[in-house]
Amino acid sequence: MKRNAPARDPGKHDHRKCVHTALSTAEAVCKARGEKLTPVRKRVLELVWASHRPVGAYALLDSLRADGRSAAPPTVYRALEFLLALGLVHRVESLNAYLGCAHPASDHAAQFLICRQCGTAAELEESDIATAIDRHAKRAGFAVERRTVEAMGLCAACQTA
Amino acid sequence: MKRNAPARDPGKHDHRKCVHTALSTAEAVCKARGEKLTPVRKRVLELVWASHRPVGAYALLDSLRADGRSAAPPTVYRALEFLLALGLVHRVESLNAYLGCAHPASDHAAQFLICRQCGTAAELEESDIATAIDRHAKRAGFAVERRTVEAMGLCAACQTA
DNA sequence: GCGGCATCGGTTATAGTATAACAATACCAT
DNA sequence: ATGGTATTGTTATACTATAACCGATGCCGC
Ligand SMILES: [Zn+2]
Ligand SMILES: [Zn+2]
Ligand SMILES: [Zn+2]
Ligand SMILES: [Zn+2]
Repeated sequence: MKRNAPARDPGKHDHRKCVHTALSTAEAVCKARGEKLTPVRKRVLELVWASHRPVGAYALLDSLRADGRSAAPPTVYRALEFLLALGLVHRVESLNAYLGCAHPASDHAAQFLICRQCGTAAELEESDIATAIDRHAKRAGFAVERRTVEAMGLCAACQTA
Repeated sequence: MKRNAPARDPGKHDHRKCVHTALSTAEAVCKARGEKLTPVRKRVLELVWASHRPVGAYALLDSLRADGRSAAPPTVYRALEFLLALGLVHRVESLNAYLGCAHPASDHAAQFLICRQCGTAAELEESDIATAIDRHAKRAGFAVERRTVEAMGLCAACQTA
């Protein structure tokens, strides 16, 4: 699938700020948890934040190599594993791709709205969606630990276009 | 991950009936839609229904080969594509695996409760979960077309054990 | 019957995603 | 400096999915 549209809110948003905020927050989260945001990890996080579109692991790998760095699949998967564990990135199951977390630090249930046209993914954090799932699960005697909620469709920009 | 527990409701449920119902319904759906449930397609559906656990495409492939049939990945992926299109099976995104649909024929929003211990997946069909997602999506101007809702955790049986 | 057309499955090859296992290095604390 | 631990490098391989081409079969109209 080709993606051709802007990352998000064309013009209305200073993406450098998104990246800067994400990296700063990551530093803080790591410090708070006694973990190290090494150069590889930081660079992978920065690459994930290059857009508001989920990125595949091998695209990240190509970018690392374009940096001139020596890298193989484990390099990027290990960095992703680290970032996932700290809640700094999410994995989008339906795309086998990774996305910077828009609300890190909090232990949150995330949901995604993924545009099939432009590839942009917006993150929601609506507790009532999680609650609705948990309620029906409980009725079935099921104890929920993790939820994957991903909606595919068209974003506002792509509907008008 | 090893799976060691019974498929579902150990003892309480006649699984042959599940399979029989699924195959009968499939025949009916195909007839109604003017599609053909060929031997390969029927066998793949039967194999998907061999348990209430999502099955990987290559496990299905191995089973086809165990039948003595000549088969390669496209064989099973084509059958799955057909069955998915008719709503007779679902794909579980977080497992890259396939599961027989418990409520075929209706055009429904499906949600899954997947036990990380025994691998069993139960299918829900709760419109209020879909509604909650759609409501928040609409607020964001997003038009939902497909929803992926998968909860991971422990089923009732595995909690007591 | 025959030629065209469409559907289905077989076959080979390849693309895309992810992890195992072990070696080398960097880092920190004694 | 020495040893221990965490991180990264490296190679190999497993797992998931699709592309492309071909042959067989069946249907339809002539
Ligand atoms: Zn941005
Ligand atoms: Zn869009
Ligand atoms: Zn059953
Ligand atoms: Zn279970």
